[in-house]
Amino acid sequence: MLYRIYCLYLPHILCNTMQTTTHSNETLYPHVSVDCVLLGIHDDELCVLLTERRNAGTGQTEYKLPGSLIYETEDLDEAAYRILNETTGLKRVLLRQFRSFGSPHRTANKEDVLWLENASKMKIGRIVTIAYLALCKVRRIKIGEKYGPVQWTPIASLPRLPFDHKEIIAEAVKEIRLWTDVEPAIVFDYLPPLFTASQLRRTYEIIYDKRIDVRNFHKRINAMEYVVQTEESQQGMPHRSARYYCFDKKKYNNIRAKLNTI
Amino acid sequence: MLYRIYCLYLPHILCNTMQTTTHSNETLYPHVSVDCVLLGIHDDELCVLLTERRNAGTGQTEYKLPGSLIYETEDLDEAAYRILNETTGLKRVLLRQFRSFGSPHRTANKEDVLWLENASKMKIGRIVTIAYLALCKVRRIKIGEKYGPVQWTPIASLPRLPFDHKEIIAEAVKEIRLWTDVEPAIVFDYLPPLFTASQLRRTYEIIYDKRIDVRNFHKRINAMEYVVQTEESQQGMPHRSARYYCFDKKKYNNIRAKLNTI
DNA sequence: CCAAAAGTGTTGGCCCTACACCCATGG
DNA sequence: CCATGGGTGTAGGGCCAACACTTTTGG
Repeated sequence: MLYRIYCLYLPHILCNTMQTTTHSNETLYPHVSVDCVLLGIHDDELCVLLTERRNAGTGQTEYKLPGSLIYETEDLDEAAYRILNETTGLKRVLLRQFRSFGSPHRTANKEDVLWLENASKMKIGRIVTIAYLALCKVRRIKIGEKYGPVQWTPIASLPRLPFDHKEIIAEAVKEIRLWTDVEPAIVFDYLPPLFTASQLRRTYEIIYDKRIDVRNFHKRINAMEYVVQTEESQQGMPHRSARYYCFDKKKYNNIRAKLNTI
Repeated sequence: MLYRIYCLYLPHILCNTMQTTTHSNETLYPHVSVDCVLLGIHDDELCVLLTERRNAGTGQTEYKLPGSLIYETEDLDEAAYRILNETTGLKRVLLRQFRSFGSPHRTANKEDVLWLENASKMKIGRIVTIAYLALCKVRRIKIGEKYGPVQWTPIASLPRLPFDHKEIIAEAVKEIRLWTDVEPAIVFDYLPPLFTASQLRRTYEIIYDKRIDVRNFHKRINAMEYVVQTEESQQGMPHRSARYYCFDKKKYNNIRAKLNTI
């Protein structure tokens, strides 16, 4: 467990600085896709958001990472935000690509390719995919209301997934620890605007899969200038009410900027 | 400056674990390319290896990052090692992709596209490139002997470069600090088998663009179990001779493995 | 008054920084 | 003997880990 107050910077992290252009009347570029690994925490488990689809042949429900081919004139980051939005309705999430997957054997399974050819109405050969990663605050209750049917699935119990999506998820889980470590804003972006110390602690505990000492954690919060106490506290709990904290984005960015000029 | 002995792990770092297949009689895949940012230190400056080409029209010498379209059945990592080898003759270098660049405006400059179409004998539209990064121990003297003409260029004084190669280099320089920090093996892979404390220190100083205190640095070397003193020392210097150290890869990997099971 | 979670301080170790002088060698 | 870089130790501060009890609240 690390508290790197001295290194606070992940190159090219995004928060929807893109202008959102409509590409839907354009043609797809059938050589490159973008897949999003959206991680979240539910029932104290690290979960990944998977989209559902019904297999036309077998009638069974199948799962995959939210993703899509890119459009002819679409930037990669733009495509990632499009997928994020189409899947969850969210727009402003700290999102960043973390790796490309381009093995020529990715499309070895003919079933996967057939499905994609039906979905895109294009002939599919090889596809290189750019994988994006975010901690994503879609609450379970909102899922599937307006957007496509999706499912938070614990990373410990993934179903069968097409292409190399399992490998992509495994790499993403390794990567998220490095990220939250170097750019803690990711964690605060994930939490609601007001959060308690234990919510923050549980989040770290689940990401790092490790217990954190409660007293030490409070000291750590106090040391983080950009985590500020509020006057409000949780109500209606059957025990002592917890203080709410909030994230001061300006202070954070100031510190971040200073650290990277040294 | 950071000495993260507790976090020693960069997911998916490569050291030519690929079997080298020959693809030269296959066709290229004109939608995806791989570019390599090979960094090195010359005259106390951080440099990048650029390949030279003569512009058929103007007759001028132009520069670009070593890179190539991938072959139809070639993996991305494999393509990166192919480019590394074709450019420098090296095979075993710690290499890793660090970002994809896929703006539809990458190929906005028609001159760049024309050159690529001539070189590949294919019609070029949009290209997504996967950028790889390594510290690369080609000595200046070896350059251009057997392989294509290349040039170590200080990153502070880059010439005009095609596509978005300048942006790629800028991102690579940001990334290399994170990497050497998390996976110090990169630095030792760069240095010769026997190196002095000041060589190691200068390397860090140039990568981080920061002076390091000599005494503290010696303590730090002593604390790194995987950096071991040898009995040998530099000869023929017009001053006190420096002790050689070497890198114990086994110890390093043991520590690395232990840290990542905790 | 009981159950359940919130909140709080101290100590010791380790790592980091700052800082100045003598040592070995070749010319 | 001089110029050049090599090599060494100490003290103080900050961050981190380990550790146990009291407080608040609802039921």
